[in-house]
Amino acid sequence: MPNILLADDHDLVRDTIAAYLETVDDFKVQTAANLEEALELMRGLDSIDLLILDYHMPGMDGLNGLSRARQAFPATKVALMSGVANREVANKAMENGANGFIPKSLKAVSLVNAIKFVLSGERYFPFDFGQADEPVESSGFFATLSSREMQTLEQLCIGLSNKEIARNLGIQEVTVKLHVKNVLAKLGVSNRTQAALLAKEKQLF
Amino acid sequence: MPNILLADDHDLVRDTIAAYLETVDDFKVQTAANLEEALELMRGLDSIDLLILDYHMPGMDGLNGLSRARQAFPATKVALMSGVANREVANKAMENGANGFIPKSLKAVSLVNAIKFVLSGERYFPFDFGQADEPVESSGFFATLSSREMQTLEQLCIGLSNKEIARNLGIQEVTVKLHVKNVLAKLGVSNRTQAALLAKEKQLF
DNA sequence: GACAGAACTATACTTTGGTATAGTTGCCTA
DNA sequence: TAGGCAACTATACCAAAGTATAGTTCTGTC
Repeated sequence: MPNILLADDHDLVRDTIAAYLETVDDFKVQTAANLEEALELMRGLDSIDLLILDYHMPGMDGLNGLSRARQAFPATKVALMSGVANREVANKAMENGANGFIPKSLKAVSLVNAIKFVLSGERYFPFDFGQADEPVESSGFFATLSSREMQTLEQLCIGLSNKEIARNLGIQEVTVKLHVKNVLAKLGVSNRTQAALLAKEKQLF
Repeated sequence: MPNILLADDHDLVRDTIAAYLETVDDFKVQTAANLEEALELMRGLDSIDLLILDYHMPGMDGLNGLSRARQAFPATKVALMSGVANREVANKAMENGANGFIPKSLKAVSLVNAIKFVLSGERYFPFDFGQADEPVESSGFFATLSSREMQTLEQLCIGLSNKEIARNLGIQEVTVKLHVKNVLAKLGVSNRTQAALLAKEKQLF
């Protein structure tokens, strides 16, 4: 019987998925509410076959949590799960060695199949999760942002100044101003604070 | 046997919660992926006892979706469910006549109890989900803000300029700058964007 | 090979944001 | 009634943000 460890800070989501998996197939599912708890649990009993990590969860720190888990338990397969992550995050997760990426928009039956697929040694990635083109990117206006503009917006969301952003991205301050201006125009807002607030509200970062 | 209609655009969340409810208790659960689908389904068979709506879901448009559902089917109880909504949204939902508010951080067993509670005619609101008018400890620094500074911070959180804030509060722009400066100092941040982000993160507005 | 889009830089400018200092008013309390 | 505090105003100054225009480089596409 495959051992699965599901880590998600939403109790409701976690418990129901766990219960579903146990009733529907031959899985043994254990759960944790954050990354630390998950790793601690695994140190006790190293017989976990698949670790499923929620992307937004205490301790994750973006994709660092994924890397930490992989380094600590190289033998265990790790899948990232998220309800809001975009294609970029999903791709990076796979590049960072995740064995699978599970959007929460997945159908329940598909989840079971995906888990079996990963457990049999394959790497799972939902094929319809944002093709190379940019047609169905995240809600509306954000889709039209170029990659640099997206990076700029991300820094905006930490409240950084143009100068700091320039340093972080390794470009000139004027260029940052350009990107910021474009972001404001594309999002239809009138200053950086509104841009940051909007992005946060849409759960982009 | 109570009839429940669960509307959530995340297939995985929806299906597992539905499956969980059906196995764990005597519920009949039907599902929909968005508001339109849910309303359409209810028009066919008007025997739904409880409608559970995800706050972030196509067609919801904030709390308008809730109002639409209530107007269309006054006899049906409606609960709002959300994984990210803050206290403000939750309170407004209840003010708008929701029979319950279900945070996704709820434990699975609690969900069942909440549903039974609502079905028996009560209105459910998780008690630990931030009380309404409580002055609260406001986690640290916010406590030290004077009332004007608090008002200023509130406007900051909509991304307004000093000039706009001055107009809204009926004072001079210089005075607003004074308040803003004090707010930044008291919160220990270096610009208005960070102040707004921090306040939002602490769920103050 | 022409063309379009992105990312980038430069110069120049206006507006907004943030700091500093100094002073007035009204309220509350020791 | 003196002192402290919150709120407010004024002037002034510098830094940061945002706009406008123009041009370079690179990449990928028709």
